[in-house]
Amino acid sequence: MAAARKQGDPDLSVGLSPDPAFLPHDHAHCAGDVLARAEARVAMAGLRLTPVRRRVLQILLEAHRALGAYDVLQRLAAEGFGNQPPVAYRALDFLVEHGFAHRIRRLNAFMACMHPGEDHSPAFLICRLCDAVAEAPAFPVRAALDRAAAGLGFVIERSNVEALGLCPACKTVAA
Amino acid sequence: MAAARKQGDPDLSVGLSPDPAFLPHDHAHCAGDVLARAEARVAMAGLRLTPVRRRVLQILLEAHRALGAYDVLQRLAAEGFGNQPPVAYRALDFLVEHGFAHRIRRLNAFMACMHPGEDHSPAFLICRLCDAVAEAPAFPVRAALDRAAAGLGFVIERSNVEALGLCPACKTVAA
DNA sequence: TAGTGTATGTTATATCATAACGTGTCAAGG
DNA sequence: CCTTGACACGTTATGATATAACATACACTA
Repeated sequence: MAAARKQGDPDLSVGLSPDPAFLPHDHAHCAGDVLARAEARVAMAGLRLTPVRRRVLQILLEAHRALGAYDVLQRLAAEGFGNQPPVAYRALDFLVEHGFAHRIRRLNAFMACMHPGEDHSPAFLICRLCDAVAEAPAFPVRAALDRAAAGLGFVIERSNVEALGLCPACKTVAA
Repeated sequence: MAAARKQGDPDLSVGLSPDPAFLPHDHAHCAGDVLARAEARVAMAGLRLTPVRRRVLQILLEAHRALGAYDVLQRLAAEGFGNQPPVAYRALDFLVEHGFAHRIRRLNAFMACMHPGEDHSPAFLICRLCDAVAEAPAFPVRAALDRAAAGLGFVIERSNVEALGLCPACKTVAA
């Protein structure tokens, strides 16, 4: 039922440490890996990765880009899940809540988290031409943000950093 | 036609350097000041601060908090401006485009910029209890973000940093 | 097996945002 | 003076995103 998940050509060009994004890489591999780790984390945390939730995570992983809730919903519906918005939103909210996915507000869309579990406060780099989204390592960003907040007596619980610009590929083309 | 704009009690408690937000301060003063500076900037840049745009900026300044586009629209309509969404969105887009206002995506709302002209990439601190929004100085945040982006070959054009948490007042109450 | 909590499915509606078109205004150039 | 073009505004209509509220199913457990 799910699209091909084990393709014939494993790792070429994988293994970059600071986020592969924007680079070609083995999809099936990174998706499978992330999903497996998600399963483990869910079990540890006493959460339930139900069929809908699991499938939504797969959909996000397979797409490997930001998808709108209605895009997700459409794919769910095609597979016999409920076809009303709350079905998608609830699953997406669960995934976001527990760090398996991120919400990209500028795009009104959702993306699988590429390294859940590693506690991270991500920054998203959104290409304004191709809409590709990279999840950049952002510890220093978060640290700076915490300092700024502390100066005002504000306590940060969640943060959301999104930058719009040009990805390497589009930058070249546009130039 | 416009609501009271010159009230009787000027500066008490103004003059904090790093963003007054979350603190009591003189509203009429900060609004008037910002508006005046906006006028100047607009003239310099050859832009047009038309009645609608000007009024929308005033509305945001007077509210001194994030307002939804439809909130703004309602106030405009009550004063004889157009009462259809594009009227508000166009004015808001203009203000955001030129740095007189900011869009707070988490709230689907807009806020006047409290120090336009000073080129800044702001971070917003949003209280999840009272919805107050502070515009924190965020040069270090932006710098860290630029470094992270540079590492991936990404060029940032605009960035948007929003943090959710508890403001000083609500933190105390909630504790 | 009745009770409890959680998840799902569904109906309906709320909320946010923009496309497309016509009209008015104003300044530049004929 | 009168056209022309750029720009902003007003309006109609629709699109896109998101949630409230309620009914049903399922899993655990006491």
